[in-house]
Amino acid sequence: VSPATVLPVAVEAPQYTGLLRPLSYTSEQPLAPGTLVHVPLGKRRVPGVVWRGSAEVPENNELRPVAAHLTRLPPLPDDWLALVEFAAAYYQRGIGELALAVLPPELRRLDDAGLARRQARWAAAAKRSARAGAPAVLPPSPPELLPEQSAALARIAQEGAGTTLLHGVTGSGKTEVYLRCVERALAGHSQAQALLLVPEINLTPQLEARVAQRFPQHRVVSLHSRLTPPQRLANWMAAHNGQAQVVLGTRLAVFTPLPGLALIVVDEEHDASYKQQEGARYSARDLAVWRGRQRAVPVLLGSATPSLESWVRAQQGRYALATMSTRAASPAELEAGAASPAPAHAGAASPTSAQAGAASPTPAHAGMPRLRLVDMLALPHPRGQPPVLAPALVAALQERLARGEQSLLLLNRRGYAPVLHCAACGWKSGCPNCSAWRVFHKIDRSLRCHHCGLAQAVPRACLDCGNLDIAPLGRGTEKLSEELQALLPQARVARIDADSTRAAGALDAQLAAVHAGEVDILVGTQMVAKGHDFRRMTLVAAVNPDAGLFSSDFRASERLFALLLQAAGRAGRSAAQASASEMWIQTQHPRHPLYAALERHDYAGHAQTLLAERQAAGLPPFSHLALLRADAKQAEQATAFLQHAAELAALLPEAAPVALYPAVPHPLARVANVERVQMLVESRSRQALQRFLWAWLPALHPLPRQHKGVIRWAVDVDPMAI
DNA sequence: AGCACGCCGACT
DNA sequence: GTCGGCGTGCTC
Repeated sequence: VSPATVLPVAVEAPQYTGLLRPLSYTSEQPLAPGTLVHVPLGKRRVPGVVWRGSAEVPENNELRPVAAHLTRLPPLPDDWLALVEFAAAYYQRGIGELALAVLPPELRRLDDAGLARRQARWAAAAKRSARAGAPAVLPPSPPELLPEQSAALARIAQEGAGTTLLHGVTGSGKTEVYLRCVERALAGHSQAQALLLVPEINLTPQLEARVAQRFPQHRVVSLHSRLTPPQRLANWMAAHNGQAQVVLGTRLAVFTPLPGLALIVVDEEHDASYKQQEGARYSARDLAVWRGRQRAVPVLLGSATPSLESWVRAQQGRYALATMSTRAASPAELEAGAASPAPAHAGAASPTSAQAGAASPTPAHAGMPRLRLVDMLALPHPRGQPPVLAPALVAALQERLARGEQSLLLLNRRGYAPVLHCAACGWKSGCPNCSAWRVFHKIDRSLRCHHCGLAQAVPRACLDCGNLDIAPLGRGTEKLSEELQALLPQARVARIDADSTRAAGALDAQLAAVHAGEVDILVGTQMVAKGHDFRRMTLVAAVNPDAGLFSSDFRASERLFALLLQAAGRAGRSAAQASASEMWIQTQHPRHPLYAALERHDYAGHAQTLLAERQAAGLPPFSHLALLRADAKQAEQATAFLQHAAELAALLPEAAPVALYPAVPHPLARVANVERVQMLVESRSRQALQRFLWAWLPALHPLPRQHKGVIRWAVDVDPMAI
């Protein structure tokens, strides 16, 4: 019997088990770090990864042998192990939990034989396409660069392996800059690979098509959670073994093993989707920057409205800054867009004359749409309520309709009405399981909770008093579409939101209808404000954006500004239309500084205002936050757990540079009958916060036993909201 | 999380 | 007399 080696193995076990470090197993043969294995854990058999470093051998504990290992999978490289190790440490999760969560789910199930069958299938497919002959597609000659694009590329090249923030207004041609960087990176050496991150799955097919067209001689793969498990494994494997040169994906793609990594691009780097909100709560954008440093490759962060975190770093000189402030349809964009020519404008499209106290026209700005702020309180409202749409906006919509142009109405609330209300007794359609209203969906006459999913038929009469006169309060996209159709019967109105796009392929079909000109007015939630390039759209209106002005969420204002500026970018993407394009804002606070900055298209000025507020309040990026969250049957139980945790913290010397705030209910206090309470931890120093969490959290693992009713607890490092 | 073990109510 | 409720505890 050969002497067995002892291996560290990161196993798939959830965080609250306390099994944070790799466990130790024996193996007859030495297995390289990064090898996928199956090991016995208790009565189960779980997947794991042979880890790096030496095994920690527990005292008086018999080690068990590794059950099986995958020989067909090249071991995960050391830099991948280091990335997972860093992320697990930084975000306070188990190494094995994170490692297995970011690998393709198929790998968990497949054994050597199964993997061999897959590989044979991939090889056969590759052979077939090779026999079909490489399509004689020559790479298209890249479009000529605008001066600002050239300058940005020079700045990025000068920065070398560092991080560059590319601040470019919508329509300034950021994508072309990305493509040139990819081109440059791939030209560096034959094994080179580029990683492109995008915030939403919806945006990958568009970009993938454009990238594939630009690099016909290279293999481009995408990685996101909508792929089928076999597709995802195949694409991941192509990246892992170096066959794919360009990997395009959502946040999970930041964990792709890439032997030839030469460039990382993070598009729309400010987007909140980069922060994983469940399980290991990592920020793919921040990890991308870390990974760029680790591998000494350039990282490009692109946005029209950078996150304040990135903006400050650029101001401090920690990131290079490249700016593109001119909006001009580059040849690439014309090429990429629909073949339809821009409709001719009927004469001098005179701006809608502002009706009494309504719109205030401003001069066009660098090819950006003209902003029109409508003071909803100044409008006459005969029935005690301001109208849904200001008459001036309706007139502007009618003009677009007459000219055959498209309009977009944004309303960030799906469903028909956010709540049903009984005028007689005051009953409202609350969710019995959550601290939230159930939304009225007229389409199937249901009351649906958007948090726990509870759906019931709308009652005929008030459940409390029997009154028949129960009415919807407020307005969602369903109702807005209906009202719009009534106001403009001749318009073809379409609605795009999470409800209308639930079915597979529905979003693509609906977008195609818009692009084909089968839609005059599109009503949608924020999901249509991002990225989509609507060529014939010359009007975008935010129907009711004020909620973001006074939210308790400290990032709400930053997000609203980004959303509105981005939405404005949907209008008049082609230069020919830009002059006639308008962004309308219906507001009750027309003098709010956020709208004033929007009117000037002044990102930098608005950022400065927000940063001053953040500094005064001690909020990021001037401080670093973590949230300790506890879920329990009763709020008091969760609070008691958090208070106990705070008492333990007070005993630690590492707590000195850290502030702990009192436990408070989560903004959405109850979901599916679970009460959620959280405690904010804040420090000026990221390092001090990390050191504190490292000292503190291990001491919390035994606590739930003393606190009945506590279902789970978790820490969220760098939370998006508090 | 799984999956045990473990000690108290309504059934063949 | 058993089947089974989910409380408590462990997993190299």
